[in-house]
Amino acid sequence: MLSLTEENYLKAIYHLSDGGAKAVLTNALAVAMNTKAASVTDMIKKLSAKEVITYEKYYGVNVTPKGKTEALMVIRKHRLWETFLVDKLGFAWDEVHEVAEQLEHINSPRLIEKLDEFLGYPKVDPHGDPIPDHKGKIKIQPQVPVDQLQIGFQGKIAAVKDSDSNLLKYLDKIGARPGVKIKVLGKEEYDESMEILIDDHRVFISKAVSQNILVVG
Amino acid sequence: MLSLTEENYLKAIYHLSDGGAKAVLTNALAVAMNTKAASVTDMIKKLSAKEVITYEKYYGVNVTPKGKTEALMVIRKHRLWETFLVDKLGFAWDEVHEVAEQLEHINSPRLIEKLDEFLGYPKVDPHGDPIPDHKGKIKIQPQVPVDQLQIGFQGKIAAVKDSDSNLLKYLDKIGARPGVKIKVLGKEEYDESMEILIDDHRVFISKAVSQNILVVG
DNA sequence: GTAAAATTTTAGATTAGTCTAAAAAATAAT
DNA sequence: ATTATTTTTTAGACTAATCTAAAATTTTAC
Ligand SMILES: [Mn+2]
Ligand SMILES: [Mn+2]
Ligand SMILES: [Mn+2]
Ligand SMILES: [Mn+2]
Repeated sequence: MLSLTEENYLKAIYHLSDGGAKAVLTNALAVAMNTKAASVTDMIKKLSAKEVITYEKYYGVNVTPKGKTEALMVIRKHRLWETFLVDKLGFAWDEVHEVAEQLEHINSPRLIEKLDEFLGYPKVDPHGDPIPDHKGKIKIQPQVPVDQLQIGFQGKIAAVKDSDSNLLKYLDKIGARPGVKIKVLGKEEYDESMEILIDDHRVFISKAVSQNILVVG
Repeated sequence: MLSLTEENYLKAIYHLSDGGAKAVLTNALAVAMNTKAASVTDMIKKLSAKEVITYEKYYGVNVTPKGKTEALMVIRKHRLWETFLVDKLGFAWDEVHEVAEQLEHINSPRLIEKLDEFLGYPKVDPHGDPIPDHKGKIKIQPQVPVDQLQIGFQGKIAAVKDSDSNLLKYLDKIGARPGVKIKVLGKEEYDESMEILIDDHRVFISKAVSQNILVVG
């Protein structure tokens, strides 16, 4: 149905739209896909023809219900493969995203169901991101990035951004993994750096880092 | 280096050339790739430019040492993935070839080494075909198709052709699996059907079947 | 050893995905 | 409310992979 390239565009649109909540503009998609606006316009016409998005000229695109399901299937595959690579093959969590970008396009419903079973039906991937089930159902709990928290906040790390290997290596070093408890001790006005407690261990993190750690109350 | 399509052509050339032993003609490749001779000519020019084959106009192509290594790496991936699907995910041996055709093009040296380790460095795939090691080394023992055997021959099934799902289901039913002992009892001149003993169980097989079972002495 | 047949290559087109440069539309500024 | 700026779309061109039809070459037949 969708080509590899079309799947990647649709996935990016889904993410940029916050799961289908808002419209996505041409330039935003061009940045996300590391391509030019003209190429994006061409592609969104194709995706629109395939009825996975709706397109209003000059006003961006929206994901259709059909498109949302398709995007969630690609995301399901991506996250199941990342889980496989870490849990079964012993990859580090910063090494899996690139490979999963390839594996997510393997087309075999039977394979992905068998893989899900083999992994024990995991609920989240190695970075804490929820894995949609075989119907595309995904459990989203409201996650807040650390840089938006008040001083004194206490909670648990839910997930971290998975696409930057160096960030993940650093997060691993300071113990910032999904499930670990976190508390905000202080915030520096000047550079928005923060002092936080990660599993009772005190660390200072820059805004670049605090934006990429997501917590739940 | 090579595109997915180029990898598929190179693999087909390698197989048709009997592991690099003989030249491959345009039409033979067109049949194998299910495409037209004109398309093959275009592609072999590209593969020739990338120095994985040598090309003499009107006289076919030969695999270079570099091309042989690249072909063996694709075959290595294909057979490791088939082994994974059967041994770890519980696929039947007739269900894996199509999926492996996709998975063989995933590009990640680390992934394939980890997978090899996870599978316990298997020597053969589910159909009995040898798996090249990480250096491309492959152990080839002279295998003979059953239809070419003399009456009275005794030996062991080494491998079976893996690309036809219905054939594999039938072979499974008559117990014709790699490792099983086999003996030729008789041969019918008219239709070249044969009477054979598979693991001491007497069966009659057509030429279409006997061609696809490979044995060692 | 020339003519017919088969094989292979070339020529010209098509589709997917991309690009640059120019035109069109929307947004911001005066 | 025009003008200027930014954003988006269109136009035209390029590469990879494919096709059909025609030309070139090799092989087979007589
Ligand atoms: Mn990822
Ligand atoms: Mn992808
Ligand atoms: Mn196979
Ligand atoms: Mn393939």
